[in-house]
Amino acid sequence: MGKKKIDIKKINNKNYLKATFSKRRKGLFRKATDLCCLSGAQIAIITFSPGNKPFIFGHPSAETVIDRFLGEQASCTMYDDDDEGIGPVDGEDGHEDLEVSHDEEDIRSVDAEDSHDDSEAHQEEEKEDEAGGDGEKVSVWWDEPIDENLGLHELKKYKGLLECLKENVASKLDEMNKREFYTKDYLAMLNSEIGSTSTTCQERDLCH
Amino acid sequence: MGKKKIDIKKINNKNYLKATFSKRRKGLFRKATDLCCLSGAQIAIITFSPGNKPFIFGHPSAETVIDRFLGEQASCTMYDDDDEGIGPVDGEDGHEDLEVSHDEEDIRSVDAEDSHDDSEAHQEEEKEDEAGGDGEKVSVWWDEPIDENLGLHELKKYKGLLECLKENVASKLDEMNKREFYTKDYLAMLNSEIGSTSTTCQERDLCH
DNA sequence: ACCTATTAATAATG
DNA sequence: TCATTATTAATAGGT
Repeated sequence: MGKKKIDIKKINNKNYLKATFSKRRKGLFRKATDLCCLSGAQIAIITFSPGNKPFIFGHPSAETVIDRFLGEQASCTMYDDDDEGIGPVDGEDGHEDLEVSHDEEDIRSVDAEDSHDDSEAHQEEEKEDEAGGDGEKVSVWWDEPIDENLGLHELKKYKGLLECLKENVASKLDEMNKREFYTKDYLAMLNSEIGSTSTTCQERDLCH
Repeated sequence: MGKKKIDIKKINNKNYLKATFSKRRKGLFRKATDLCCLSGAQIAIITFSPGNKPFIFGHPSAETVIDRFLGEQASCTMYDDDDEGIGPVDGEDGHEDLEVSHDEEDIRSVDAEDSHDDSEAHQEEEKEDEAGGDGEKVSVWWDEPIDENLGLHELKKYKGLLECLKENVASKLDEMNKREFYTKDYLAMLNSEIGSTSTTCQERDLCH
Protein backbone atom coordinates (compact mmCIF):
# COMPACT_ATOMS: atom_id res chain seq x y z
CA MET A 1 0.00 0.00 0.00
CA GLY A 2 2.83 2.32 -0.01
CA LYS A 3 5.04 3.67 -2.62
CA LYS A 4 6.45 0.30 -2.89
CA LYS A 5 5.23 -3.10 -1.97
CA ILE A 6 7.02 -4.72 0.90
CA ASP A 7 7.11 -8.24 1.99
CA ILE A 8 5.64 -9.20 5.26
CA LYS A 9 8.68 -10.29 7.08
CA LYS A 10 10.46 -9.21 10.18
CA ILE A 11 11.85 -5.74 9.94
CA ASN A 12 15.29 -5.47 11.39
CA ASN A 13 15.94 -1.83 11.18
CA LYS A 14 14.98 -0.43 14.51
CA ASN A 15 13.78 2.86 13.36
CA TYR A 16 11.82 1.49 10.58
CA LEU A 17 10.45 -1.16 12.85
CA LYS A 18 9.27 1.34 15.31
CA ALA A 19 7.71 3.58 12.75
CA THR A 20 6.00 0.73 11.07
CA PHE A 21 4.69 -0.72 14.27
CA SER A 22 3.32 2.60 15.30
CA LYS A 23 1.55 3.23 12.04
CA ARG A 24 0.16 -0.20 11.71
CA ARG A 25 -0.96 -0.41 15.29
CA LYS A 26 -3.02 2.66 14.71
CA GLY A 27 -4.37 1.24 11.56
CA LEU A 28 -5.29 -1.96 13.34
CA PHE A 29 -7.11 -0.10 16.06
CA ARG A 30 -8.88 2.00 13.51
CA LYS A 31 -10.08 -1.11 11.77
CA ALA A 32 -11.26 -2.53 15.05
CA THR A 33 -13.09 0.65 15.81
CA ASP A 34 -14.80 0.61 12.49
CA LEU A 35 -15.80 -2.97 13.00
CA CYS A 36 -17.20 -2.24 16.41
CA CYS A 37 -19.13 0.70 15.14
CA LEU A 38 -20.48 -1.06 12.12
CA SER A 39 -21.41 -4.32 13.72
CA GLY A 40 -21.65 -3.63 17.38
CA ALA A 41 -19.24 -6.41 18.03
CA GLN A 42 -17.25 -6.47 21.23
CA ILE A 43 -13.55 -6.45 20.62
CA ALA A 44 -10.42 -6.40 22.70
CA ILE A 45 -6.95 -6.16 21.31
CA ILE A 46 -3.89 -6.60 23.42
CA THR A 47 -0.63 -5.69 21.84
CA PHE A 48 2.89 -5.82 23.12
CA SER A 49 5.12 -3.81 20.92
CA PRO A 50 8.55 -4.90 19.91
CA GLY A 51 9.71 -2.80 22.81
CA ASN A 52 7.31 -4.70 25.01
CA LYS A 53 5.02 -1.86 25.63
CA PRO A 54 1.38 -2.71 25.92
CA PHE A 55 -1.24 -1.04 23.83
CA ILE A 56 -4.77 -1.99 24.48
CA PHE A 57 -7.96 -1.49 22.59
CA GLY A 58 -11.29 -2.50 23.91
CA HIS A 59 -14.93 -2.07 23.41
CA PRO A 60 -16.76 -1.87 25.62
CA SER A 61 -13.51 -2.34 27.46
CA ALA A 62 -10.68 -4.74 27.16
CA GLU A 63 -11.42 -6.15 30.56
CA THR A 64 -15.01 -6.76 29.72
CA VAL A 65 -14.19 -8.69 26.65
CA ILE A 66 -11.36 -10.59 28.21
CA ASP A 67 -13.50 -11.57 31.14
CA ARG A 68 -16.22 -12.71 28.87
CA PHE A 69 -13.79 -14.73 26.88
CA LEU A 70 -12.26 -16.32 29.91
CA GLY A 71 -15.64 -16.90 31.42
CA GLU A 72 -16.95 -18.67 28.44
CA GLN A 73 -13.92 -20.74 28.19
CA ALA A 74 -14.29 -21.71 31.76
CA SER A 75 -17.86 -22.61 31.51
CA CYS A 76 -17.13 -24.47 28.50
CA THR A 77 -20.53 -24.53 27.28
CA MET A 78 -20.77 -25.84 23.95
CA TYR A 79 -23.00 -24.79 21.40
CA ASP A 80 -22.60 -24.50 17.89
CA ASP A 81 -23.82 -21.89 15.97
CA ASP A 82 -23.50 -21.25 12.57
CA ASP A 83 -21.31 -18.86 11.54
CA GLU A 84 -20.55 -15.65 12.37
CA GLY A 85 -22.20 -12.97 12.80
CA ILE A 86 -25.32 -12.67 13.36
CA GLY A 87 -27.71 -13.71 15.08
CA PRO A 88 -28.81 -12.49 18.08
CA VAL A 89 -28.32 -9.27 17.12
CA ASP A 90 -31.19 -8.48 18.86
CA GLY A 91 -31.88 -11.35 20.80
CA GLU A 92 -29.35 -12.61 22.73
CA ASP A 93 -28.47 -15.78 23.89
CA GLY A 94 -27.42 -15.43 27.15
CA HIS A 95 -24.67 -13.16 26.59
CA GLU A 96 -25.19 -9.72 26.21
CA ASP A 97 -25.68 -8.43 22.94
CA LEU A 98 -24.01 -5.58 22.06
CA GLU A 99 -25.21 -4.63 19.00
CA VAL A 100 -27.99 -2.76 20.01
CA SER A 101 -26.68 -0.94 22.77
CA HIS A 102 -24.49 1.64 21.71
CA ASP A 103 -22.83 2.19 24.74
CA GLU A 104 -20.98 4.96 24.21
CA GLU A 105 -19.45 5.57 27.19
CA ASP A 106 -17.01 3.21 27.19
CA ILE A 107 -14.86 3.10 24.49
CA ARG A 108 -11.58 3.59 25.67
CA SER A 109 -8.29 2.58 24.64
CA VAL A 110 -5.23 2.37 26.54
CA ASP A 111 -1.77 2.83 25.55
CA ALA A 112 0.80 2.14 27.92
CA GLU A 113 4.33 1.97 27.85
CA ASP A 114 6.60 0.12 29.69
CA SER A 115 9.79 -0.96 29.31
CA HIS A 116 12.41 -1.10 31.45
CA ASP A 117 15.42 -0.61 29.84
CA ASP A 118 14.90 -3.13 27.58
CA SER A 119 17.24 -3.29 25.09
CA GLU A 120 15.23 -4.28 22.57
CA ALA A 121 17.76 -4.95 20.42
CA HIS A 122 17.34 -8.36 20.20
CA GLN A 123 14.42 -10.13 19.64
CA GLU A 124 14.20 -13.00 17.84
CA GLU A 125 13.12 -12.78 14.63
CA GLU A 126 11.87 -14.92 12.35
CA LYS A 127 12.22 -15.81 9.05
CA GLU A 128 10.00 -15.12 6.60
CA ASP A 129 8.82 -16.22 3.55
CA GLU A 130 5.92 -15.46 1.78
CA ALA A 131 3.57 -17.61 0.52
CA GLY A 132 1.52 -17.44 -2.22
CA GLY A 133 -1.87 -17.58 -1.91
CA ASP A 134 -3.42 -20.04 -3.63
CA GLY A 135 -6.72 -19.59 -4.08
CA GLU A 136 -8.84 -22.05 -3.08
CA LYS A 137 -11.49 -21.52 -0.90
CA VAL A 138 -12.03 -24.25 1.06
CA SER A 139 -14.47 -22.73 3.14
CA VAL A 140 -14.52 -24.65 6.17
CA TRP A 141 -13.92 -25.15 9.68
CA TRP A 142 -11.04 -22.85 9.84
CA ASP A 143 -13.32 -20.10 9.03
CA GLU A 144 -15.60 -20.88 11.76
CA PRO A 145 -15.48 -19.22 15.05
CA ILE A 146 -13.50 -20.91 17.52
CA ASP A 147 -16.00 -21.35 20.02
CA GLU A 148 -14.47 -21.68 23.22
CA ASN A 149 -16.93 -23.83 24.45
CA LEU A 150 -16.46 -26.84 22.72
CA GLY A 151 -16.33 -30.07 24.36
CA LEU A 152 -14.42 -33.12 23.89
CA HIS A 153 -16.45 -34.07 21.01
CA GLU A 154 -15.57 -31.02 19.08
CA LEU A 155 -12.01 -31.35 20.04
CA LYS A 156 -11.86 -34.71 18.55
CA LYS A 157 -13.38 -33.43 15.47
CA TYR A 158 -10.63 -30.94 15.25
CA LYS A 159 -8.10 -33.57 15.67
CA GLY A 160 -9.34 -35.37 12.69
CA LEU A 161 -9.47 -32.22 10.74
CA LEU A 162 -5.98 -31.37 11.67
CA GLU A 163 -4.77 -34.64 10.52
CA CYS A 164 -6.33 -34.11 7.19
CA LEU A 165 -4.99 -30.69 7.18
CA LYS A 166 -1.50 -31.82 7.66
CA GLU A 167 -1.52 -33.20 4.27
CA ASN A 168 -2.97 -30.23 2.70
CA VAL A 169 -0.82 -27.86 4.54
CA ALA A 170 2.22 -29.86 3.88
CA SER A 171 1.78 -29.67 0.22
CA LYS A 172 0.81 -26.11 0.31
CA LEU A 173 3.70 -25.08 2.39
CA ASP A 174 5.95 -27.11 0.46
CA GLU A 175 5.08 -25.47 -2.68
CA MET A 176 4.97 -22.10 -1.36
CA ASN A 177 7.64 -22.05 1.10
CA LYS A 178 5.75 -20.65 3.77
CA ARG A 179 7.17 -18.58 6.33
CA GLU A 180 8.42 -20.23 9.25
CA PHE A 181 6.55 -18.73 11.85
CA TYR A 182 3.76 -20.25 10.85
CA THR A 183 5.38 -23.40 10.43
CA LYS A 184 6.69 -23.43 13.81
CA ASP A 185 3.53 -22.71 15.48
CA TYR A 186 1.84 -25.33 13.59
CA LEU A 187 4.32 -27.75 14.45
CA ALA A 188 3.96 -27.45 18.03
CA MET A 189 0.36 -27.45 17.72
CA LEU A 190 0.01 -30.28 15.49
CA ASN A 191 2.53 -32.39 17.12
CA SER A 192 1.25 -31.96 20.47
CA GLU A 193 -2.23 -31.78 19.94
CA ILE A 194 -3.12 -34.10 17.41
CA GLY A 195 -2.55 -37.05 19.32
CA SER A 196 -3.78 -35.81 22.42
CA THR A 197 -6.13 -37.48 24.47
CA SER A 198 -7.02 -35.97 27.60
CA THR A 199 -9.28 -33.17 27.47
CA THR A 200 -10.66 -31.56 30.31
CA CYS A 201 -12.96 -28.85 29.94
CA GLN A 202 -11.33 -26.95 32.50
CA GLU A 203 -8.41 -26.47 30.49
CA ARG A 204 -9.39 -23.41 28.86
CA ASP A 205 -7.25 -24.02 26.06
CA LEU A 206 -8.92 -27.08 25.11
CA CYS A 207 -12.20 -25.60 25.19
CA HIS A 208 -12.27 -23.91 22.07
CA MET B 1 -12.87 1.54 0.22
CA GLY B 2 -15.66 0.18 -1.65
CA LYS B 3 -17.62 1.26 -4.57
CA LYS B 4 -19.10 3.82 -2.37
CA LYS B 5 -18.02 5.36 0.85
CA ILE B 6 -20.08 4.37 3.82
CA ASP B 7 -20.40 5.90 7.16
CA ILE B 8 -19.18 4.05 10.10
CA LYS B 9 -22.35 3.57 11.98
CA LYS B 10 -24.33 0.62 13.13
CA ILE B 11 -25.62 -1.49 10.32
CA ASN B 12 -29.13 -2.59 10.88
CA ASN B 13 -29.67 -4.90 8.00
CA LYS B 14 -28.88 -8.32 9.28
CA ASN B 15 -27.57 -9.73 6.11
CA TYR B 16 -25.43 -6.82 5.37
CA LEU B 17 -24.29 -6.78 8.94
CA LYS B 18 -23.25 -10.33 8.77
CA ALA B 19 -21.43 -9.98 5.50
CA THR B 20 -19.68 -6.88 6.62
CA PHE B 21 -18.65 -8.32 9.94
CA SER B 22 -17.27 -11.35 8.23
CA LYS B 23 -15.28 -9.42 5.69
CA ARG B 24 -13.95 -6.92 8.12
CA ARG B 25 -13.11 -9.45 10.76
CA LYS B 26 -10.94 -11.20 8.26
CA GLY B 27 -9.36 -7.95 7.29
CA LEU B 28 -8.64 -7.17 10.91
CA PHE B 29 -6.97 -10.50 11.44
CA ARG B 30 -4.97 -10.07 8.34
CA LYS B 31 -3.73 -6.74 9.57
CA ALA B 32 -2.85 -8.23 12.91
CA THR B 33 -0.97 -11.00 11.22
CA ASP B 34 0.96 -8.57 9.13
CA LEU B 35 1.82 -6.55 12.17
CA CYS B 36 3.04 -9.59 14.04
CA CYS B 37 5.14 -10.69 11.13
CA LEU B 38 6.62 -7.30 10.49
CA SER B 39 7.34 -6.30 14.04
CA GLY B 40 7.37 -9.46 16.02
CA ALA B 41 4.81 -7.97 18.35
CA GLN B 42 2.63 -10.19 20.44
CA ILE B 43 -1.00 -9.62 19.75
CA ALA B 44 -4.25 -11.10 20.91
CA ILE B 45 -7.62 -10.13 19.59
CA ILE B 46 -10.82 -11.30 21.14
CA THR B 47 -13.98 -10.68 19.20
CA PHE B 48 -17.59 -11.43 19.89
CA SER B 49 -19.56 -11.08 16.74
CA PRO B 50 -22.95 -9.47 16.63
CA GLY B 51 -24.22 -12.97 16.93
CA ASN B 52 -22.08 -13.36 20.00
CA LYS B 53 -19.77 -15.83 18.50
CA PRO B 54 -16.17 -15.64 19.59
CA PHE B 55 -13.37 -15.27 17.12
CA ILE B 56 -9.90 -15.22 18.51
CA PHE B 57 -6.58 -14.26 17.10
CA GLY B 58 -3.38 -14.67 18.97
CA HIS B 59 0.29 -14.69 18.53
CA PRO B 60 1.94 -16.51 19.97
CA SER B 61 -1.43 -17.44 21.33
CA ALA B 62 -4.30 -15.50 22.72
CA GLU B 63 -3.80 -17.01 26.13
CA THR B 64 -0.19 -16.10 26.22
CA VAL B 65 -0.85 -12.51 25.47
CA ILE B 66 -3.85 -12.26 27.74
CA ASP B 67 -1.98 -13.79 30.61
CA ARG B 68 0.85 -11.43 30.10
CA PHE B 69 -1.48 -8.54 30.06
CA LEU B 70 -3.31 -9.60 33.16
CA GLY B 71 -0.09 -10.32 34.90
CA GLU B 72 1.31 -6.96 34.16
CA GLN B 73 -1.80 -5.24 35.17
CA ALA B 74 -1.67 -6.96 38.42
CA SER B 75 1.79 -5.94 39.09
CA CYS B 76 1.03 -2.66 37.64
CA THR B 77 4.31 -1.15 37.75
CA MET B 78 4.49 1.86 35.75
CA TYR B 79 7.33 3.42 34.25
CA ASP B 80 7.77 4.91 31.05
CA ASP B 81 10.49 5.14 28.84
CA ASP B 82 10.25 4.47 25.50
CA ASP B 83 12.06 2.07 23.96
CA GLU B 84 11.43 1.09 20.81
CA GLY B 85 8.15 0.34 20.63
CA ILE B 86 6.05 2.81 19.91
CA GLY B 87 4.78 5.47 21.30
CA PRO B 88 1.53 5.92 22.12
CA VAL B 89 1.37 8.11 19.70
CA ASP B 90 -1.51 9.83 19.73
CA GLY B 91 -3.72 8.71 21.99
CA GLU B 92 -3.26 10.10 24.91
CA ASP B 93 -5.79 10.04 27.11
CA GLY B 94 -3.75 8.68 29.59
CA HIS B 95 -4.99 5.66 30.87
CA GLU B 96 -3.17 3.25 32.71
CA ASP B 97 0.16 2.08 32.02
CA LEU B 98 1.09 -1.32 32.43
CA GLU B 99 4.27 -2.67 33.11
CA VAL B 100 5.95 -4.99 31.11
CA SER B 101 7.63 -7.97 31.88
CA HIS B 102 10.04 -8.76 29.49
CA ASP B 103 9.95 -12.19 29.50
CA GLU B 104 9.71 -12.73 26.17
CA GLU B 105 11.35 -15.18 24.69
CA ASP B 106 9.64 -15.69 21.89
CA ILE B 107 8.53 -13.54 19.57
CA ARG B 108 9.44 -15.50 16.96
CA SER B 109 6.89 -17.38 15.67
CA VAL B 110 4.19 -15.70 14.24
CA ASP B 111 1.49 -16.61 12.23
CA ALA B 112 1.63 -16.10 8.85
CA GLU B 113 -0.24 -14.42 6.57
CA ASP B 114 -1.18 -13.46 3.44
CA SER B 115 0.13 -12.82 0.28
CA HIS B 116 -1.68 -12.01 -2.56
CA ASP B 117 -1.22 -13.22 -5.80
CA ASP B 118 1.61 -15.09 -5.27
CA SER B 119 3.12 -16.16 -8.08
CA GLU B 120 6.17 -15.12 -6.79
CA ALA B 121 7.45 -17.69 -4.91
CA HIS B 122 10.54 -16.46 -3.80
CA GLN B 123 11.79 -17.06 -0.58
CA GLU B 124 14.22 -15.33 1.10
CA GLU B 125 15.80 -17.74 3.14
CA GLU B 126 17.02 -16.74 6.13
CA LYS B 127 16.87 -13.55 7.05
CA GLU B 128 17.65 -13.79 10.40
CA ASP B 129 18.60 -10.98 12.13
CA GLU B 130 20.59 -10.39 14.88
CA ALA B 131 19.12 -11.83 17.67
CA GLY B 132 20.10 -14.78 17.33
CA GLY B 133 19.21 -17.60 16.99
CA ASP B 134 16.09 -18.75 16.68
CA GLY B 135 16.56 -21.84 15.33
CA GLU B 136 14.14 -22.69 13.14
CA LYS B 137 13.58 -25.99 12.75
CA VAL B 138 11.17 -26.32 10.47
CA SER B 139 11.68 -29.75 9.98
CA VAL B 140 8.67 -31.16 8.87
CA TRP B 141 6.13 -31.99 11.24
CA TRP B 142 3.77 -32.82 8.63
CA ASP B 143 5.80 -35.72 7.78
CA GLU B 144 5.89 -37.04 11.17
CA PRO B 145 3.49 -39.50 12.48
CA ILE B 146 0.72 -38.06 14.30
CA ASP B 147 1.32 -39.78 17.38
CA GLU B 148 -0.10 -38.63 20.36
CA ASN B 149 0.83 -38.68 23.75
CA LEU B 150 0.85 -35.37 24.81
CA GLY B 151 -0.13 -34.37 28.09
CA LEU B 152 -2.45 -31.90 29.27
CA HIS B 153 0.07 -29.32 28.76
CA GLU B 154 0.35 -30.04 25.16
CA LEU B 155 -3.29 -30.23 24.89
CA LYS B 156 -3.54 -26.77 26.12
CA LYS B 157 -1.49 -25.60 23.38
CA TYR B 158 -3.87 -27.16 21.13
CA LYS B 159 -6.25 -24.40 21.22
CA GLY B 160 -3.72 -21.80 20.48
CA LEU B 161 -2.21 -23.82 17.80
CA LEU B 162 -5.48 -24.54 16.26
CA GLU B 163 -6.18 -20.95 16.16
CA CYS B 164 -2.92 -20.29 14.55
CA LEU B 165 -3.52 -23.02 12.17
CA LYS B 166 -6.79 -21.75 11.28
CA GLU B 167 -5.26 -18.54 10.41
CA ASN B 168 -2.44 -19.90 8.56
CA VAL B 169 -4.39 -22.32 6.68
CA ALA B 170 -7.02 -19.90 6.02
CA SER B 171 -4.53 -17.51 4.69
CA LYS B 172 -2.98 -20.02 2.64
CA LEU B 173 -5.92 -21.69 1.35
CA ASP B 174 -8.52 -19.27 1.90
CA GLU B 175 -7.65 -16.09 3.39
CA MET B 176 -7.26 -16.33 6.99
CA ASN B 177 -9.53 -15.87 9.72
CA LYS B 178 -8.52 -15.42 13.04
CA ARG B 179 -10.81 -15.03 15.70
CA GLU B 180 -11.18 -12.07 17.68
CA PHE B 181 -13.71 -10.87 19.96
CA TYR B 182 -14.08 -7.38 20.42
CA THR B 183 -13.87 -4.95 22.99
CA LYS B 184 -14.09 -1.37 23.06
CA ASP B 185 -12.16 1.57 23.61
CA TYR B 186 -10.21 2.54 20.73
CA LEU B 187 -12.61 5.21 19.94
CA ALA B 188 -11.54 7.23 22.80
CA MET B 189 -8.15 7.10 21.48
CA LEU B 190 -9.10 8.20 18.11
CA ASN B 191 -11.23 10.88 19.37
CA SER B 192 -8.54 12.19 21.42
CA GLU B 193 -6.15 12.02 18.71
CA ILE B 194 -8.44 13.54 16.37
CA GLY B 195 -9.85 16.17 18.40
CA SER B 196 -11.72 14.34 20.69
CA THR B 197 -15.23 14.63 21.07
CA SER B 198 -17.42 12.14 22.40
CA THR B 199 -16.99 8.73 21.61
CA THR B 200 -19.77 6.82 20.55
CA CYS B 201 -19.30 4.19 18.20
CA GLN B 202 -21.73 5.71 16.02
CA GLU B 203 -19.87 8.79 16.02
CA ARG B 204 -16.83 7.37 14.66
CA ASP B 205 -17.75 8.98 11.52
CA LEU B 206 -16.67 12.14 12.89
CA CYS B 207 -13.39 10.74 13.47
CA HIS B 208 -12.33 10.40 10.05
C1' DA C 1 -18.76 -16.49 -3.04
C1' DC C 2 -16.59 -13.70 -6.60
C1' DC C 3 -15.83 -9.20 -9.19
C1' DT C 4 -14.48 -4.44 -9.62
C1' DA C 5 -14.88 0.34 -8.91
C1' DT C 6 -13.44 3.11 -5.21
C1' DT C 7 -11.81 4.40 -1.04
C1' DA C 8 -8.51 3.62 2.69
C1' DA C 9 -4.03 2.28 4.44
C1' DT C 10 0.57 3.06 4.19
C1' DA C 11 5.97 2.85 2.29
C1' DA C 12 8.82 6.39 1.02
C1' DT C 13 10.30 10.91 1.63
C1' DG C 14 10.91 15.54 3.43
C1' DT D 1 7.35 12.54 14.85
C1' DC D 2 4.29 14.75 11.63
C1' DA D 3 2.86 15.67 6.85
C1' DT D 4 2.71 14.56 1.80
C1' DT D 5 2.34 11.57 -2.03
C1' DA D 6 2.58 7.56 -4.82
C1' DT D 7 0.93 2.96 -4.64
C1' DT D 8 -0.96 -0.99 -2.98
C1' DA D 9 -4.56 -3.16 -0.19
C1' DA D 10 -9.17 -3.43 1.70
C1' DT D 11 -13.88 -3.55 0.46
C1' DA D 12 -19.09 -1.77 -0.70
C1' DG D 13 -22.06 -3.03 -4.11
C1' DG D 14 -23.67 -5.88 -7.18
C1' DT D 15 -23.86 -10.66 -9.35
